[in-house]
Amino acid sequence: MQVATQPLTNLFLRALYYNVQRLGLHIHPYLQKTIRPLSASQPSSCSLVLGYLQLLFWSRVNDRESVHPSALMSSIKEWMHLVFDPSPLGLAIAIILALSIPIFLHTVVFRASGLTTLPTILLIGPSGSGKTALLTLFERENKPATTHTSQAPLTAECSLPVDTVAASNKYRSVNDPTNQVHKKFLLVDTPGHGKLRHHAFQNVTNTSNLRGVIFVVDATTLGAGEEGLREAADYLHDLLIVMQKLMGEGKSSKAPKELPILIAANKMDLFTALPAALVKSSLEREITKVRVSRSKGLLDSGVGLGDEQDEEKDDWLGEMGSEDFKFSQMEEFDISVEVAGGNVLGADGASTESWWRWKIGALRYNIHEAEIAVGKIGRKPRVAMELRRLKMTTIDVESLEKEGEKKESGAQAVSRKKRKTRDGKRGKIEISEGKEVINLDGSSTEDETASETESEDGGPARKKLKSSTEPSTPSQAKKDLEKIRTFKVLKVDWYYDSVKAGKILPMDGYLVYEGRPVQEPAQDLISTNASPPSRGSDILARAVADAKSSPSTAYMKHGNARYHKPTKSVTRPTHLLHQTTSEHDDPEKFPPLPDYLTKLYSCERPTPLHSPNDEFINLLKKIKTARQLNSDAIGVRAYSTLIASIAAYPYKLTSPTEVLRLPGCDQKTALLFQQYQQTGTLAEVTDVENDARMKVLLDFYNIWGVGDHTAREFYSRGWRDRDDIIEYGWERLTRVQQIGVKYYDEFLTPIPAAEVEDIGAVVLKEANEIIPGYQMVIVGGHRRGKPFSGDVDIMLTHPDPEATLNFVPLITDRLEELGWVTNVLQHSLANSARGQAPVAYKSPRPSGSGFDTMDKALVVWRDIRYDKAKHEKNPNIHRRVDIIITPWKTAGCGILGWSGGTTFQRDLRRYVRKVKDWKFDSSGMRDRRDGEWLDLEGSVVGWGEGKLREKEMKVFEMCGLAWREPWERCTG
DNA sequence: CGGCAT
DNA sequence: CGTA
DNA sequence: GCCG
Repeated sequence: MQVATQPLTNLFLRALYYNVQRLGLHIHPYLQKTIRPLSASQPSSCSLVLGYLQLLFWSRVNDRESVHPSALMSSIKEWMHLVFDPSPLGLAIAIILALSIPIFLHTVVFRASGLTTLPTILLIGPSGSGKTALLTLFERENKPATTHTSQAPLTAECSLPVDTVAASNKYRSVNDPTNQVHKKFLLVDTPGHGKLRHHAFQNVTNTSNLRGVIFVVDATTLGAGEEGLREAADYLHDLLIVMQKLMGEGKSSKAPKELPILIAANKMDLFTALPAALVKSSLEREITKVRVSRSKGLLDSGVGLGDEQDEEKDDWLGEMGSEDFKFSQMEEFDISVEVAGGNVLGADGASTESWWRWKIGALRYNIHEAEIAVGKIGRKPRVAMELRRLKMTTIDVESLEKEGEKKESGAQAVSRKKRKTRDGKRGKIEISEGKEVINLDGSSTEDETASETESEDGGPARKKLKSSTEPSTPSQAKKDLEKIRTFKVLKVDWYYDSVKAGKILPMDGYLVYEGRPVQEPAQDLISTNASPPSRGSDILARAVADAKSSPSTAYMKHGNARYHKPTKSVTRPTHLLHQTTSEHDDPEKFPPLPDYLTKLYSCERPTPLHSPNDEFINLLKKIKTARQLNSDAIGVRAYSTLIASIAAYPYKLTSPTEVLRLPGCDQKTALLFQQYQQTGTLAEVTDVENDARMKVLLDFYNIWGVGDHTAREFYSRGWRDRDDIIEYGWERLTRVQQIGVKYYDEFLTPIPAAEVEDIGAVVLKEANEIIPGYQMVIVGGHRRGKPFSGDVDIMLTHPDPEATLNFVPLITDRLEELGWVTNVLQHSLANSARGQAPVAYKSPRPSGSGFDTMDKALVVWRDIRYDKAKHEKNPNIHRRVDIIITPWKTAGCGILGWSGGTTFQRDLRRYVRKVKDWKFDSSGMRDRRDGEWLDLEGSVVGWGEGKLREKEMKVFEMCGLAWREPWERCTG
């Protein structure tokens, strides 16, 4: 049976390819990869590939104009005739069936939707640049006679030459669906004269299905200082602003998902022409000037006088605060800029290949044109995830129905939540007791079986089927709904089953997801009566947000630019701090500023664990985290500084002006305090806390082994909770990330001080079992006096340098054998690589003498003691423990380096750099000039009680710093 | 306007 | 890029 | 975001 079906399947697919191309159906690039495992009759291995893949192919609906309905119908009849004509050869029938299905797909699609317009490319540029010549050239290159459509005089309908596609993608298979390009498109010429520019710009904002813009410039007029350059830059600047605004609107109906612009440097055949690379740089330079002069003009006219910053921001091209304009700054707005040279006329004929290539790229099909997608996805959440990744925003029809019925929003999409409770299997990590090895491939098999059982019993598909056949509640909303075209995701089985059955089966049973694309506005879709129109006041936005249980942020762009995100609240009340001289505000009345608070480095002042302003500080810490998650490392640094500063202030702050006195605090900080004082909170904090994206990022960020970058990476894959990570990305996690996910909650559980000390005692005891004479200091937060710690930092040292050499593997192995340590997350060689002596990174010790000790191990700890009568398994939770080994001679540096808060550490390093020109790390101090190791603590002799503290104090002294107790280093 | 810990 |  |  399988032997027989195998070649058939191959033929089906080949035939499918052919027809897909013929009829302009878009196949997902991955289809090719997946066909092979499918036809090799290895369903299990293919589901691995498919589990990755997702949407196999989708139909698309553009270019439909090229197929006249009646022609289509006749061709259908033709095919049908062949299909049902009894043929002696089953194979032939099968092939024919395969051929017929795409056609059917096409008709279904055709019926289901309204006509959409041809993709359009705008031709813009200063007059004399050769636009019109280019337009005519493009028309002529298009072999069959072209016609100007009558309604728009400057519009030409063009088609790509058939061979262009293949020729420009030689390295690709012709069948590669990424080659699928709209063969017909509109080219719209716009007036080049300065006075008529706004027409051109109107075209940008008003054209539906805008695929790209070609800005034509005459490369011979772009020399430095030439008028042509200035004019072109001027025009281009304004054009880019228009595009930026359009894209910035984002959720607006017309904004495309991406909008490429080609700067076509024309007349490259002339030797006076500037090379393309130079065209690019000189335009960037000139636009920089234009940008500056425009913003000045704004200021002069009084528009952007500070109180209306938003206004100004809108008219600023590219990245705010950037010195030089670069085209790459437009990527923030999904606008890619390409500069390519060519010539329309010329002795050797026209040379426009690079421009064609660009156009092909711009005209490539994308999923937003599709109405049906087929894939081996059985579950709705997975569909949602894939669509998120493809930036295809749809509203789940089911949730819309609900919305319509309920009238009140608050209809949180249940699907995701439901899945979790329904699918108990999901999210479970295999924990093989005893060794506790993380099962690396466990989830992939689980994934397979899960999806297979799902397709067996129908799962959500059946549920959907039921709901769609149910007598519909006659609500207006729902009726409206049915008129609108939807985007459907079907299981591939629909296709295969249809082929097997020899006829097209109804889609219902295979429908995994049906959603309404959010492209077009449909304000009349649902009645709005829910909560006040928040930002954007876009009903659809909220509907989508609700559907994904992610409020307003659904559309929020999140580029890396600091400027882009800074949640509106930051700029909201930017009024200057108005100085009143009420009693509270009188600087005379403020408590005296302790002298240490004039110090810039936090290592110079005592910072206790708690301050009278803890509440305010905690809010600031939240902003700091938000900065981190938005990849604003400098913002993090800034907030760390000011938090440390406020944390050192021993009085309750009473007025914003009082804040201004503190180092690292300025206007911005004062304003924040004012806001806190008046409202008891900070708007940015509230915003961040209500921001679904930030919630997700924070959750990911809290995974040990996942930093802010990776958190964003996970988010960009469409994952929205840890279950998504486990289900879709487990194998791609690093080992430590897997451990981090596995013990997520346990690692976040605070460790009481007593337990910290207990763990320290165990480590010390075991160390002494190996080599007697070890001394131990618990460093980290516990040493700073925290009643609860996030982890346990144990520092071990031994007077004998031979003892500490290579000791880390010894202690971890022992603890692992005894069962205290369940996992070693990381062995670090930092100190060891230098041969334990922190000496001279410039003159490393000769290797070979066994200098390869590791100086720390980050491990997972679990208490092995429990009541075996009561518990079958060890009920103790896993803890994060760091075991640090330091040689005696630098123990003071080590302890110092491991005891302070982060900001204390940074400031200490900054301090010794500035004041002493030294370089500090926990393995010792070195002179920056010659790299020589500095023995700061050598004067402390002996190794008895209290010597370690003495050594640490010595380091302070040698640095010229006043001693700070560990609990005075709580910089946050 | 460069620098911001190692 | 992650950890400390 | 603040400092020099």
